[in-house]
Amino acid sequence: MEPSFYEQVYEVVRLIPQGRVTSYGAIAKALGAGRSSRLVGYAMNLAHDLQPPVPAHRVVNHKGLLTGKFHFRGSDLMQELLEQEGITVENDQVQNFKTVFWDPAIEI
DNA sequence: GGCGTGACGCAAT
DNA sequence: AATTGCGCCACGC
Repeated sequence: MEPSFYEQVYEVVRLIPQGRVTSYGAIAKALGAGRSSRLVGYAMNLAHDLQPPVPAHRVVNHKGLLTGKFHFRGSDLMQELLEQEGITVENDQVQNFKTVFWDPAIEI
């Protein structure tokens, strides 16, 4: 069984340490997908019922904006989860984004 | 088997 | 400098 592209995305997302975030494009690039950042976002859409749960709240777009927050059960759930991990979120934007940014390509 | 979709990213204007 | 539009590629129907 070869893991699908999506499964690889989920695996990378699960590798994100607590208190850190990454971007869709960074994950895509780490997987060698290049510019298929959209696939990563689309994968998250299917990650809702995956097990173990995928910490999609730690994945934001390259601007640090919580673009996917609306897809969570509650639009505020994503921000609360991030703040709970020590990440400051204001106006749907991750503060100190560059500081909390975690590059999967470096870990992998 | 072919078309549309999509939680992004980037270039061009 | 900001905004708009287009491209990319795997999955679902």
